[in-house]
Amino acid sequence: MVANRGYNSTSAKTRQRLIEAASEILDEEGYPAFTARRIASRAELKPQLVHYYFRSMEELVVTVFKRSSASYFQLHDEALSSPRPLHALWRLNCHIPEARRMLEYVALGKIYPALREEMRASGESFRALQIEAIENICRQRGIDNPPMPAAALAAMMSAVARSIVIESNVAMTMAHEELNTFVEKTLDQYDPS
Amino acid sequence: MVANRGYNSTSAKTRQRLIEAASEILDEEGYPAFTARRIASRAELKPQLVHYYFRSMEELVVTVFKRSSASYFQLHDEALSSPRPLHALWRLNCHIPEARRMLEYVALGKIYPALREEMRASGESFRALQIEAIENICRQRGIDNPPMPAAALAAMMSAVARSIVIESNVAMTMAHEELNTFVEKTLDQYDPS
DNA sequence: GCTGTCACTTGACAGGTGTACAGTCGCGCA
DNA sequence: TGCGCGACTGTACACCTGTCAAGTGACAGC
Repeated sequence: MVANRGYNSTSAKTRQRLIEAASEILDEEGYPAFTARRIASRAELKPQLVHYYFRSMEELVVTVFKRSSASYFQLHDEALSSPRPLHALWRLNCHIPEARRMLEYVALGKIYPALREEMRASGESFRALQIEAIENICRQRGIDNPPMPAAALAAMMSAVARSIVIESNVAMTMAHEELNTFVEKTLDQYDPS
Repeated sequence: MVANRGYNSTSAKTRQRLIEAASEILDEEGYPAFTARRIASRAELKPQLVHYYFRSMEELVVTVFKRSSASYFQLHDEALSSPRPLHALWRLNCHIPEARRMLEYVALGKIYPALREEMRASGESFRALQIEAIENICRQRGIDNPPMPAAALAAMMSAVARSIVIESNVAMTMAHEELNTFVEKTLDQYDPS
């Protein structure tokens, strides 16, 4: 008889290994390699275990995304609590592995609706935190006429970092340096050294 | 005997139909639907014709990309020749179907190296044209201290537009309006109405 | 009328995909 | 000692993927 099919034992060691392997696959080989068999093989487990611990690939990808998101939250929080929060945030945004992983999720989001919803939710909450942080900085340092609204700055930082990663993926580098310099100069107006 | 396999008859009507169908599939259903069978079925042709006219899916996707690229070049050129070139370019960048299609190519680029190379080449040439256009505007209007270097402005416009499209794909809209307003205000400094 | 060429069709291959279900093993508890 | 249950395995399904080889039919040129 088939029993519980371990969907609930969220802490089982094997389950964790699968999540870990899935995450590594995504980082190292990208979304096309995100398949039950590849992931299981990376974890040195039988492919059927994927569907023993997860109802579907969609449930797996959402689980993996949530884990990424949680660990990113830590880094994000540290950045915003550092002495120059915006520069730290910018460095985090540009951190290639994280940014690249997000691109893979974008591709997988085309296939799995539940992942899109998860991305929306987490994306909006990160953005809200950033906007709040920027507004706090302005208030604390008495910046009354910032170069741009807090929301625009937060969104621009993500946009620029993401774009640099996308273009690097196709070996495009033209104008990246200038763009990076411009962003850093802008941040200097909030976050002087 | 197998003959030429139509690889060279680049103008054949059937071949054009395949290219057209592939392009529509990409726009309407995204990269996961970019398969020989779906494309042929959309063109109401037998799937094997795809490999009669194209050596491989990679050759097809590169061909389709080049066509997109060429038609985009026209729009791009018109924008840069208009009375307010940067606003026109910005509107073009934000044009959702074009921007969304580019995202699909990014996903396909993970699979097809030749597509990546094509994207790099065309991406760099568009960027070079934009930088040149911005520098011309500065020269003509006597803008000696622009808010940012021409290269940074060109790259930022792409980055922001692309990012808005990515986020819209997952139904994220927070801060988009503010970002759009900021970009337009920046462009006003180059391109007054 | 024969031949060759071009456009296309028929049929198939090997490999990959997500997913399901019944069976087995081992360990804790009665 | 036996039972139950959770963890895992074996086997299989239906479907989809890119790609290929051979054959068919029409038409042009000799």
